[in-house]
Amino acid sequence: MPDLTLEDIALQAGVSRSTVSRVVNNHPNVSEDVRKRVQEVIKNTGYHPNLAARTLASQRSWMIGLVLPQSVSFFFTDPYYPHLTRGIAQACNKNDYTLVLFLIGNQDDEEKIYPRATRKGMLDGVIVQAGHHGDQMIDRLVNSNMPLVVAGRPFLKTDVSYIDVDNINASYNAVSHLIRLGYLRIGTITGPTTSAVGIDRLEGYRKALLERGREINESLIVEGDFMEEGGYYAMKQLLPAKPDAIFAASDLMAIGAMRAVREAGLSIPDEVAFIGFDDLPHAKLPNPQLTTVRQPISQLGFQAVEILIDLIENGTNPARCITLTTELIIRESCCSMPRK
Amino acid sequence: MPDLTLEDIALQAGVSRSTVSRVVNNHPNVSEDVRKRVQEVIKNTGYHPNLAARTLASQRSWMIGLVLPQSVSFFFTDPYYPHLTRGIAQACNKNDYTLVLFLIGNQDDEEKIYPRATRKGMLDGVIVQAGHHGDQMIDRLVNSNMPLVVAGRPFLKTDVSYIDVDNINASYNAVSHLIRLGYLRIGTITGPTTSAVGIDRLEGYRKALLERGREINESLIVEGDFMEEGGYYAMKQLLPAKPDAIFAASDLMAIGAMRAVREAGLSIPDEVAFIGFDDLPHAKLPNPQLTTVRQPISQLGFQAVEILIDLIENGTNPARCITLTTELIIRESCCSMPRK
DNA sequence: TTTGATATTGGGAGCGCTCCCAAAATTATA
DNA sequence: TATAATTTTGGGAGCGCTCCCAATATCAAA
Repeated sequence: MPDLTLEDIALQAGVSRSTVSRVVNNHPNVSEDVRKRVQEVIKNTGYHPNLAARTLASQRSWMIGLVLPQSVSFFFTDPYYPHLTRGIAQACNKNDYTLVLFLIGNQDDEEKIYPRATRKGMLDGVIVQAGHHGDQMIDRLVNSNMPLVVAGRPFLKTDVSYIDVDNINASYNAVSHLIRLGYLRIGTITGPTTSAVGIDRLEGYRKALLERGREINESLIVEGDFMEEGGYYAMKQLLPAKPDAIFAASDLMAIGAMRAVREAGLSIPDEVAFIGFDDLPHAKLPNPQLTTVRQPISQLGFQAVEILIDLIENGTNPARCITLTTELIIRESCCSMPRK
Repeated sequence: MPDLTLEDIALQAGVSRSTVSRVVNNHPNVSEDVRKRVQEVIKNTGYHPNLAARTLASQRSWMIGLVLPQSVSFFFTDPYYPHLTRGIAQACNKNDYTLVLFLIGNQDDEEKIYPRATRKGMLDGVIVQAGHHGDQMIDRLVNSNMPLVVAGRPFLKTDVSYIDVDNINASYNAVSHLIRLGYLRIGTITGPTTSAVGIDRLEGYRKALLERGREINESLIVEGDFMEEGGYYAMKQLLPAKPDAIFAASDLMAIGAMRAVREAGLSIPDEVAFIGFDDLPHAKLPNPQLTTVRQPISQLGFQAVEILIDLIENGTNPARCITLTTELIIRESCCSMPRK
């Protein structure tokens, strides 16, 4: 079947191009019988409007972009991204938007992708994953006057719209739980402190300790990279400081750290307890299963889209900022009655 | 900055719209000094061509779609998809294509997505993940005369282009390894037998056994769903048949099965050995680490794109079919000297 | 019946590009 | 120097839509 145009349909239905357009776009002011007749022809012919033409004429593409900066290498390792993507995709489907995915692997990619992601006439708006301090792409995007939503708090407080999880409270609650259970030497494996999420989760840890009059022992704080390996090596550094509980800023790091602890011949949770962060399916795999902070990742993605659509339709000022709450999921990796 | 057009640049450079177009598209037959002058203006103004207009005029969008049928629910659980997506994204970046992602969550989504994925004027071609028997979307896509590449062997042998891993040989080799090590009651947890990949991996298992004169014991074969939970429950069914080794059609199922075995008080690999399939990062997490079949997932994605581009540029006939080989990665979950 | 208001329809212009062809400029050849 | 061949440039048409405005049809009230 050759590519049909509005004009073809109009001819077959005995009306004008404009009328067909009205039917296709559900405009009012089309008489019932004409509408029926046109719909019939559309159905029989399998006509679908040409998106490029529609975009060009209306200056609206009904497409949004998801930019994952410099993170291709993590995209396939950290289940966070698939979850986020899923939420975004669901919201796109629901709202009849199409999702364009930009995975930036290196500087070259960035140069190629930036103009595509930023150009009106292709995308109506963009969601970008918050990254590290100094991340070029986010700054450029912020300055591009495209409707933009950042997933996660941007490192530099600017007046962009963003949606984030309440990381400070989340880790505050997790560490408080550990304190309540009686643990005395609570260590933490942080995310990269060049990222807002790494900083916030560390701050929650500090806050919980300080509020109970505990002092901060710097040798119980080691920086990780959110990955399993990073947790493993961070734990090796932590072991000499003899922690009796660890709050890890991701489940993956907790799993890696548990591996290190097991290798050192210590038992979990009797000698070292653990709390992770994410509550991805991974958390249920290790033995013992991981107590962790559940964050609503795919919901975050979903809402990011809804904010973005709001921005697209109602203007980008003022910036919309949303914070989602988390939940502590108690499982087996820290026990309620720690021996003393 | 207002949106610039070709005409604006032409004016500033003192040439015509056509000449600017030639410079932008690297056409020959533009004198050196004019080219320089125009490039200068483009650089200073930050001009980028409007993709919608370009697409409409040239009937080429330089965008391709990735369709993941009815698999949103797996997308975030099975690391296979992120890996595949990554390979595809890398190839897109390399070849200056833009990737559009369609995650189908339900029947409604499918109705919405189909016209978008299938319509020329938005996409130049589509990659679709092979699914289960009876999957609507694939069949519709195959019939849409869009350039199309299937990732994985389609269930029904049609004349579509596809790229797959040599599943039969892969599992044949894995099971042969188990036989060589001396295991006598080798069971398998298969993928869904409504999918080509499930069927093929089971066939490799059968072939290896038969070739060594072993008989197939149906009580040692249980169907799973590629997920951790599925492996767990499949293993519970398998336990009464007293297998001494399990070949699981995915790492995740192997991990689930190991959990069931551990719960039953049996030791790994001494009482039950394991081989998985995928060699995703997961495989290194369990204790003991998993022996598994490594398949080049992201390479598969990468090559899928290259095939698709070939199809787009050189016509869709004949269908291109490619099979990639796998590698058995020996780790700790099956021992070389099984006790007797 | 006439008039005015309202609902419905058609057609022109234009979105910003590419592509083709003809005009102009340049170079090679007789 | 005149002519032909070649390279470079400009402009028109058209891609398939949307949007606006004017034209026509329909209906209610006077």
